[in-house]
Amino acid sequence: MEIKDEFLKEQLLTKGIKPSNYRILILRYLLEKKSHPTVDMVYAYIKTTMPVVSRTTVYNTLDTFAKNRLVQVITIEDIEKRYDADVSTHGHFKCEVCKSVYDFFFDASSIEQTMLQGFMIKEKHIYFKGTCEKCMTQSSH
Amino acid sequence: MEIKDEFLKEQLLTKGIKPSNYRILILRYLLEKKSHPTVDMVYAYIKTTMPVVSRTTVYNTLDTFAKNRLVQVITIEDIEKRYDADVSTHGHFKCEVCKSVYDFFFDASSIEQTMLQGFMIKEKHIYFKGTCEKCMTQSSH
DNA sequence: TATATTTTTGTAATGATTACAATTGTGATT
DNA sequence: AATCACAATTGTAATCATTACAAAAATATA
Repeated sequence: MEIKDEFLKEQLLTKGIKPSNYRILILRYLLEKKSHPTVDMVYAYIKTTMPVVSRTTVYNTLDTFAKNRLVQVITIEDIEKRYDADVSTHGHFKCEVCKSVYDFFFDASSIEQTMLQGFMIKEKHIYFKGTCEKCMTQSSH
Repeated sequence: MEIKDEFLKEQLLTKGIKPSNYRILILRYLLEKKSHPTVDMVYAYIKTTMPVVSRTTVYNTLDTFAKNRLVQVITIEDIEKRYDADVSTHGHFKCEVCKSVYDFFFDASSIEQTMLQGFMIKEKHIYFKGTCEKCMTQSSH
């Protein structure tokens, strides 16, 4: 299911971002793959379509998206940022074996507690680490 | 309330770490201050007592602590690791104004959900971002 | 077409972290 | 106390993701 250019342009314009070719391509990638890619993963993908792209362009584009809340930045390891086009509050699970990042959903209000009275909470991040189901079954051979 | 050297030595030995002067000093700092310091904060503190310490020693020591689960590594920003001597599962709140990191506690089991059936969860990390109470009241003048 | 503005680019700089080999310290044994 | 083995500490250099920046290219506007 290929996402229509028109939809992508609309998404960008809604956030005040001019829809350039790169921006459309990168946003489509993030929305279709949902794989929480790193900058380098995005860069590698873009190169398959537009081979002369600059790495800086990918950085700039993702920064623009993040600043305008079109994507959220996921920090699980300090050595890499990942980008998620789903900006809702949800959890991420990183498998330490295959390095995949999975989404999981839960009731965010269940974490509310009384210790942050008077605090203004802007972002909630939850991530777990361990071994995913696939790697669990494979390692048990 | 100064933590006794004997207690610190015991803590280290329990985890199989030989208690050197640096290790005792750094562990005391982490336990007494509870401020979730970065490597550079620890380095700056150690220098006040032992002025010729190498930055590498601080890195090595904190790595050793983390590998042996004497402290946990907190990744909120990708540009800095922070270290916490409280290894229980609890949340962290980082104030985007004053940069302080606060602890908060909640029922970890409330996040359990059904989407990670068959996954082995080894670590749970929760962090929020926003503005702390102190900075909220100060900015309202 | 000329002009202004934005996007894209490539290189250089930054800065936290790691690698590594040398030096120093510690503890046990003789 | 001298020797030895081993661990801890050190300082420098290398790594690597990210950022800064200024030039070039593309796009929109008049």
